[in-house]
Parts: sequence; C-alpha cells; structure tokens
Amino acid sequence: MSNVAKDRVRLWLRLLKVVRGLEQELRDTLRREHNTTLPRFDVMSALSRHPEGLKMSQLSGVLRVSNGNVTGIADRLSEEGLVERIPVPGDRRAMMLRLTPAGTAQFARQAQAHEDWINEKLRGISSEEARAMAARLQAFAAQTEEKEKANAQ
Amino acid sequence: MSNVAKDRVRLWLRLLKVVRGLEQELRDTLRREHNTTLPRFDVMSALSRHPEGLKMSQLSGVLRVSNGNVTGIADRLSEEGLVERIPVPGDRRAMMLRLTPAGTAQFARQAQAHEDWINEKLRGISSEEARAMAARLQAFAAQTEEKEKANAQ
DNA sequence: CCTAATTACTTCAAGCCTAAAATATTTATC
DNA sequence: GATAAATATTTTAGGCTTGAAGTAATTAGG
Repeated sequence: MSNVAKDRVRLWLRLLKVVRGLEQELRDTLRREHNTTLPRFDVMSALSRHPEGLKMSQLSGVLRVSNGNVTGIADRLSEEGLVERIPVPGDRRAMMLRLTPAGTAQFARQAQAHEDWINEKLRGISSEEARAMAARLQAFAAQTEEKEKANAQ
Repeated sequence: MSNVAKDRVRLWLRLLKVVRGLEQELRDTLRREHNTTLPRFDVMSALSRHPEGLKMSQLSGVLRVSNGNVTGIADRLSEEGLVERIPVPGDRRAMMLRLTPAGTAQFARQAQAHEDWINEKLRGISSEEARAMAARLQAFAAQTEEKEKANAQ
C-alpha cells in the first residue's frame, strides 16, 4: 500500500474513533439527563427548523434514513405528545409531522444543553482551529457531492 | 452563545455529517459487495489482530460495545463458520473467540477492499493534509483521555 | 470448608435501522 | 372514465445495540 494510502486510512480510523466516542457520550447524556435518544433528538431538531412541519418523506430525506424508520420514531414521540401528525389538505396519502408546543419547549431546553455540552467537550479547540477544520471538512464534502453528481449523469 | 462556541458546534455538526455519510456508504458497500455488516467487520478486524483469539469480554472491551452485543454477532459469525468459540483452560466461564481459517481468508479479502475503498474516497486529501488532521484528532483524543483520568481520581 | 462477592457470559425487552412488501391515494394515459 | 404508473406511508423480518436480569463458575474472607 502506498504511503499516502496509509495516511488516508489512518485519518479515517481516527475520525471514526473520535466521532464514535463523542457520539456515544452524547447518547449516554441524552439518555441519562434528558430521557431521550439521539434519533429522537435528530427528528425534533429537524422539525424545530420547520415550525410548519415536514412530510414524513421530507423528514426521512433530510435525515437520510428510511421511511419506515421515521414512522417508528414519530409513533413514539407522538405517544408522548411531543409531535403530532397533521393531514395534508388535498393529499390523503401524506402526513405532516410537527412539534407540539410541549415538544417545542422540550427541544429548546435540550438544544441549549446540547450546545453547552459540545462547547465544553471541544474546549481545547480554538475558534481558528475549529473554523479551519470545518472548512476542510466542508471542502471535502463539497468535492464528494460534485463527484456524485458527475456519476449520476 | 459566544462566537467560539458557535464555531465549535459548527465543527461538530460537520464532523458528524462527513463521518456519518462515509459510514453509511461503507455499510452499503459491505452489504452489497461483501454480504456482511460493519459490526461483523469490526469484530473480525479485532480478531485478525489477535490470531490466538480474544475472550468475549476482551472483545467487547476493545470494541467498546456491550457484552450481549458481542454474543449475538459471534453467534451469527459462528453459524457461518467464520469464527469459533474455544474453551479457556482453567476457567470454565470464559470463552475465547477466534477466526477460523475461512474467516481469516474472508477477512483478508474484505480488509484489502476496505483500504482501497477508503483511499479512493479520500482521494482529494494529500498525505500532508491527512497527517495534519490525524495529528489534531490524536491530540484532541489524548487530551480528552487525560481529562477522563483526572475525573476518575 | 463455606458462603459472599465477583467475574464471564447469555438472555431479555425495547428501541433503532434497513430493504422489501403491502396499502392507500393520486396522477397520467388512453 | 378506466386503468396503469407513480407516490406517500406503514408494516414486516432480520440484524444491531443497550442496560438489566439471569446463570454458571471462580475467588476471597471468615
């Protein structure tokens, strides 16, 4: 294997390790301190950015998960009164999912705690470092997307 | 929220997006082209680094997953003849898990394909960039571990 | 020795996740 | 208008994951 290939593999393994580690801690924190899960948090986060609600298929699109997955999470959040399904006028197949007032309030608290948690976890990283690394990741993602578009044609 | 806090949150969201995206593609590739899954690959990878085998508890330790989780994955790999449970002499509670010759051969093929895949995915990243980013991640991880040790005391 | 605590592992219940099949509805074509 | 294709969602089967409970074996303290 070439040297650059080795360096890339090493980078990937480290990325995976760091992100998985943080994600695991985040799941623990959500469970212990907020009695929820990361997938539930992700759904509520997406809905909070669309106060008018999202169709089930839009939601699975932005979260990049399967339709059936969203159905289950929506069911459970719905049982707890945090989200509600609203029929879409003019299309009886579709359902709009949106946060209830209770869901909105709960998410606001969780989101603030989440930001504080991240800020604490990444305390050792300066603004400049954070921006530099984010820019690199952004460049990488943009480049990957371009490649996908090219392949799709 | 302070500016540095915003930059850190932004970095975290991008890290999560990039790593999740790559991980999802990796899962798809493993499923489509190798008829396996990432957890199975992880188990076989850990075992390949310990040809003499690992106790179930050691395995769940290095993979940072629960004991019950490893039991299930080992069961399925075992049914396919890729790993085997060997009793530990002198301790009838414990079991050593190790790759069978078939498992070793299969993993060798998958590991090579995996490295090629990563190298291709990260093609836009130079040796220098990869090393620089890996070093930063390493520094971050080391610092986090130190903090944990300090907290444990 | 004997009993209590610990250790190693498995089982269980519940949630997450996917691809594929099923259901219901809408849109397009003839 | 009838029917075929497409769309939106749910259901299903199977694997992954956890924490907690259960089982069996070992170790430690008396």
